Amino acid sequence: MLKEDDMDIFKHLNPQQTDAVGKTDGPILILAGAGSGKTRVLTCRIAYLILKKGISPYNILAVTFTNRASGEMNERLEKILGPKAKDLLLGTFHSTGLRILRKDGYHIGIDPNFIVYDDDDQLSLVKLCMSELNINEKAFSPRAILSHINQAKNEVLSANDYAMDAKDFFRERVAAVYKLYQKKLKQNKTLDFGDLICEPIKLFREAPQVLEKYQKRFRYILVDEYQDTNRAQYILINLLASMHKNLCVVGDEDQSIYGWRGADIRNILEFEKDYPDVEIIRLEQNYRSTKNILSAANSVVEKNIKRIGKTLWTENLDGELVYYQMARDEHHEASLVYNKIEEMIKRESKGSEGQEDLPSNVSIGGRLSYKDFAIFYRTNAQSRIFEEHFIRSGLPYNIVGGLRFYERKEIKDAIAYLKVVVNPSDSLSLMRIINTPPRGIGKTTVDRAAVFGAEQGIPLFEAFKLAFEKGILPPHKGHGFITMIQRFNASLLPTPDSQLRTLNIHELAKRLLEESGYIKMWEDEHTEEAEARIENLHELISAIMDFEKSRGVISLADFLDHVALISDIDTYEDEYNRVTLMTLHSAKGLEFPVVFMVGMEEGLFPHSRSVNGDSEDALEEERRLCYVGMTRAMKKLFLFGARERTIYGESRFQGQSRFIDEIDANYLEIITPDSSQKSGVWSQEEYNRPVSPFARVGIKERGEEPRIVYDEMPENDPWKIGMRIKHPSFGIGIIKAKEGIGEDAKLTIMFQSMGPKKLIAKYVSLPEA
DNA sequence: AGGTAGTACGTTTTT
DNA sequence: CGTACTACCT
Repeated sequence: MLKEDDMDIFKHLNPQQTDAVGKTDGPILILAGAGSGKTRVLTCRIAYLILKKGISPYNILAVTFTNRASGEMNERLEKILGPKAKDLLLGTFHSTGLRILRKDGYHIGIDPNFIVYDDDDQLSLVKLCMSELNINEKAFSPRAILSHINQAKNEVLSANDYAMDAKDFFRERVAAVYKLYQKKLKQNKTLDFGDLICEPIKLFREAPQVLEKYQKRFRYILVDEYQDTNRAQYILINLLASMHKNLCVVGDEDQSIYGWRGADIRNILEFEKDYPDVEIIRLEQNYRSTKNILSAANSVVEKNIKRIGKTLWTENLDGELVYYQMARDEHHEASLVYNKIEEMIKRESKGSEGQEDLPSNVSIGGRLSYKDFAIFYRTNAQSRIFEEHFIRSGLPYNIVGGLRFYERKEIKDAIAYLKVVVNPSDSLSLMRIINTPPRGIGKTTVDRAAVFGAEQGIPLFEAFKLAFEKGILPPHKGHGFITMIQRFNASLLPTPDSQLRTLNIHELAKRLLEESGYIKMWEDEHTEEAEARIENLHELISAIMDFEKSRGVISLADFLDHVALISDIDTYEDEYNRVTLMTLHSAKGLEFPVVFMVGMEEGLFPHSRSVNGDSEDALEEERRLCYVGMTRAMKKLFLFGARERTIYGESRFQGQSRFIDEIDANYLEIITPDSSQKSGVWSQEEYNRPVSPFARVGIKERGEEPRIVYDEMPENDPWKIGMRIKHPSFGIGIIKAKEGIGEDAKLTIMFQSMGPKKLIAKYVSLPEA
């Protein structure tokens, strides 16, 4: 029976949202703008199906983009539905595919104990294939080949399919590698990320009775972030939905930012074509941002040609203007961000009285603490400077992504141990650990075992075992390693006499790392670094323990699945009071009262790789990424860039991002360097000064072009690669290369008018006015 | 077999 | 600048 509380969830929905919740049958496309209450609609819809229409949770499938999103949804649903929520199938595409394959993969010859390879494993496997096929890694980058394989899987092209229209030399090679790669995956009883989508499709096509089972089960299907689905995911969903056709997809073409991963924006743009009787509902009211932020973001994304187009509006207050400032370099940028954060926290906590040195219109309302701030950047590499700065100044922060826990060497080694125990056929993982710590099994021994294994048609592990037993390999301490793994492996099976059997998996993992000598290997190093690694290994054991606690009785394989599928953003906790740092991609789906977008420079954002390409698509995607970032901000949005930035240890000048220019000047406040400041070199003191050496010059008038007045350059050596200059007769050009220093340096300059030209620096005027 | 020194190369974003 | 791989040395 419904309680009053339950019904509360259906209140406070606007008419469009109510529609989106209530129209449960038949195909429906919800075009949900940023901050339009999409998650709320989805959860309400599921609750409505269950509580109002009496649908069993077991008959509902909800697919989200990240584990974090599904976790959040699950949490909300548990509050509404209680334990019933457990019967829902709620997860990412990949976790859903994995579940299907664990259960029914055997129909197409998939071992139920398969292991999932991460991208690192994938790359190693590609390299292995290449060396077996005698393909030179210098002629063809393994990364490029892997990316082609992944792309093929995104489009559900098998190795044979790919080989069919592999016309040119490169594609021919990719086809060969792809084929061998698949063979090895199979031999190792492993699947990669792409397989988690493609193999279920294969399963459904080859075993219709299995498809029918799932079609019958999933009477209602919901897909979130539909604009980011790729061809394979699209096919999978369509197969599942084709019986009941109760498919609800939610997306926003303006937030499609995964084209590089195979996301096919046509999936959303052409949804109507696939389902002619589709109901389309638009959620255009934004509940998140101030008018100024929303208008600024809209003015950017409007520049895109390829979009359905919608008009987001809000009843929220105007709020403050979007703030833009170009710092001198990346260190200065970090310090400006730091200053802004401290300033705002101090100001808000003191209240608005007695703060005459601060403009009165900047009150955000309410108190701000560290967790209310987020810093977004285009590339992970940008986080380092902020991290260093924040450590030095003692500002609490939390970095999402980047150097992930599960990507550390020692953790990958430990995971490889676990993988081999679960699945000894995984030769790649076996090779990773077979001589770590050193057991006297070097390259020659491995090669001999590999040759023997190939002859016998058995996995590497079996080959070692047999070779030792039959004396093909000389008696060896490596033999002990093989039998140890076997002992652990046997303990996973229901063999009652094994004493290891009684252990929890975290205890088992601990024993494994101890008995194998892996922990001792680091202990013997007696360095601080090794100690940190041991620390991390202990953390891994705790992570397994936590996992056991939260999931109850689990297998080692369950934990490995978990590791393969989680990402950093999934484990991000917002309960700590810290400033959050993450990439713009990770930021999707989140919101923060105050947002800083940093690195707003041409070449960095938009990234050079999307600017140089001849297709406009990549640039439009960057623009959408900018839109995503901007619309995360609730109350205040800061944009920062740096005039000079060190990349690859080389100092570069990059102009301000075109996205700054695209923001409607009415919503933008531009801070320019103080013209009264003495020009010249920026000293170390100036970097560290608590207050910005820039001063407010003013707010742009309507229609006025944004204009930044720079200080003069340092006198010693102003010419830097990447800098724009103006030559008295050749006009504007960009410095491409430099030999020597100072005014006698030879510069290679690419002029707009006449192409590359070598010139002596002193005859070049600068900078471009 | 195993360690080390030197070099070549590369960086967007992530399930 | 940093990593990752190679070739050479012990």
